[in-house]
Parts: sequence; C-alpha cells; structure tokens
Amino acid sequence: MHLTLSACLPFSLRAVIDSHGWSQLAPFAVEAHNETLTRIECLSTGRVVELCIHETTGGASVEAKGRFTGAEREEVGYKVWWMLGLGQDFSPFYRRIRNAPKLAHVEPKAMGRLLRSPSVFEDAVKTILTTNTTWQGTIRMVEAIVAAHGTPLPTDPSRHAFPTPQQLAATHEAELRGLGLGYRAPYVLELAQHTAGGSVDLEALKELPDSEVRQRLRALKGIGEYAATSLMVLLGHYDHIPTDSWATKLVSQEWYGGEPVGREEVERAFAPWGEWKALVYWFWDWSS
DNA sequence: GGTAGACCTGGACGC
DNA sequence: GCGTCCAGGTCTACC
Repeated sequence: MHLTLSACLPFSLRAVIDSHGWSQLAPFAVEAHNETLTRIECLSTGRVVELCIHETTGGASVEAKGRFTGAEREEVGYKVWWMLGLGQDFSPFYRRIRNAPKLAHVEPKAMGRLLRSPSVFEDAVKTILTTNTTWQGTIRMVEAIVAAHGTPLPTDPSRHAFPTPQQLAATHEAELRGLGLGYRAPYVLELAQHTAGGSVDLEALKELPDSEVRQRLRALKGIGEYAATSLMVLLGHYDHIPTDSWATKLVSQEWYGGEPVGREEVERAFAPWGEWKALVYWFWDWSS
C-alpha cells in the first residue's frame, strides 16, 4: 500500500521526529538517519502492520506491505495525519515569533509540530510513564508494556503494536508492577479500564475547548498539573507550559541567575507570548 | 489553600 | 558487592 498525504506548509518530517522524545518510544522507530519514521500499528480490524513514513514534496507518504481495504487505507491516512499534525497551520505562530532572535531557527526549519500517538490513550499512558522518573526509565517502561501486551507483527513477532485499552484493561496491577511501572501501575490500569469500558472518552479531547480538556484530564488518576499540560500541548493547546524540574532549571538559569524558581516564574517568563507560550518555551534557544 | 510524606526505580556514590 | 542517598511528579492526609 502506498498513501500520499498533503501537509499545511511548511512541513518537515525531520522536525516532527526531532520535536521531542516520542520517536524513541515503542512502537515508533526512526531509520535511515532520521529520514524515515516507522511504527507498528494495530488497525481497528485487528490487523497489525508496519507503517513506513517518508517526507515528500508537500507532505508525507506512507508505505505498508500488503493489500489494504478502503477502510484500512482511510484509517491509516487519518492516524498518520494526526500523528504528524499535517493539518496544523503554524503561520500565525511564525508571524508572532518573527524578530525574536532566540526563535530565529524555528520557521526556517518548519518547527512547531510535535509528534503524537494515533490515540490520546497512548499519549496519556506514555505521559504517565514520564512522571517521576528518568527518560531512560520511560523508554524501559514503554518497551516493557508494548512487548508484554501489544499484538505482535505477523512478519516479525519481535515487534509489537501499542496495547489497546482492552488489552491493558485485561491485565492486573501486579503484572504491570512486574514490568517496572511501580506505583504508576494502578494509574495505567485504571485509565485502560475506564477507556475500554467507555466511561472515559479520551478521543473526544481532540475536539473540546481548552478548559474542558484540562478539567477532564485532571480528573484522571496519575495525571497531575504537569502531565495534563503536556497532553494539552500535544492536543494543540499552547497557552500553558508543562513545568517539570527541567523547565524550572532552564528558566532559573536563563532569567534568575540560578536561583530556585517555581511554576509561576516559568509561566511569567513566557507570559508575553500568550497563546503560543508552550511552543515558545519548547523551541527556545537555550544554548547560551 | 498549602504542606509533608509516601510511592518506585535506577543511578551515583561511599565503604 | 552492598548499602545509602537522591531525583523525578502525583496523591493523600493533615493543618
């Protein structure tokens, strides 16, 4: 199967891959010197396929082995469109940051899009697994649940899709703890059970307004202020900054001479950027 | 509303 | 090799 998808220009697959660490998390993988993004994906029919995504003139192309039905092609097209944020228009953002020396690299490199998972459920689980641990810990935990509970790729059973809410809901807390999730295990299990059971509709968050999204995310166990804001940024709400220890450290060094700062100071530092705060923070040139 | 302590793991460090 | 300490967000109990 071969699909071609057009993007709101400018677009750079490399910029999406490098946008944050998500491309390092299973079932994503990056090949050919960061030029190809691959992903093992379980379609709604239960079929597991490997998607190979390349940049093309004007957007991206997707390749996968085998013949696909019309519905399968449509599903793949939507998922890749969402993952890469192909429909996102960053021209207002670029206009706003022109003349800002610390952001001069952003528009020429078509930065702005953040790689996201096809489902909000997957992004929520991964975000929970970023909290209170190191990045290596997050990589290890995600690999563990994908390998243990994701459906294997038929042509290479060593690779798996991300587990569905139903697959994770069918596990037990002790099993997830055994995978190294620690105290996060009940949070992931509860989220999977609520999602699988229908009492939580994470996909609806893609269309809801800012305040409603925040309220619904904060109601989920294991998702605090940082995790909720991180997820909101992935969903395209940029007016708050996901403040973790790294953010406070950067802001402290940049504007407060190394003095300890908190969430308020981080928000205040980027307040002039209004609705684009989070993107400005994320792509700010911290090198000095 | 604010604060302290517990939760888990891996890595760094000292012995 | 072993034990101790620390970093990393969120939750809960308490004031």
